[in-house]
Amino acid sequence: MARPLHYWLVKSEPVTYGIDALRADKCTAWTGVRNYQARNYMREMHVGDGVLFYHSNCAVPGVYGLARVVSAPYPDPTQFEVGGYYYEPRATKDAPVWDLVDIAFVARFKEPVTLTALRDAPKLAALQILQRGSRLSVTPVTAPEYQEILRLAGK
DNA sequence: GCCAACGTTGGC
DNA sequence: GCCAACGTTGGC
Repeated sequence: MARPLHYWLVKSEPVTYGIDALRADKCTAWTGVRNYQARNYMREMHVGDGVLFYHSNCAVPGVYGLARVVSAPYPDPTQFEVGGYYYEPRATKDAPVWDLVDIAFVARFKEPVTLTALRDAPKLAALQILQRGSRLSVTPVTAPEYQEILRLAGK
């Protein structure tokens, strides 16, 4: 039986890599995640899963657009770059530590669904990034939550 | 810049 | 295994 599509929310600082950078690149390897829980979520991703692209640490935090998972999980190549910012000394080619997926640009919302709007939506009360102290850069989103955010985006 | 919350590290 | 110290995240 085919696995139903899953939905995810990824955070990124627009100064570092925002939705416009993804649009320009069309597709990118989601490198640099160095949190085990976030990594484990990426390991659960499948080609075709929907991704909400969230801008954090900026003037107007919120969901700015959509992306799609376009690869199976595979080892993050940056963990092998000796001297690089994301170098992981414990990792070997045979036993990598960090995994990632490729994501592709789908759409940029005309207007972001702001953090305030997310908080104001009763149907999103359980959205993981809205919970107190939530800092994970990759989190699962339920299908109803995903649909509600699309609705708030006017999609 | 501030600060609350969280994850990781490392001494013991 | 405990836990204090530290670094990071991210909203404001």
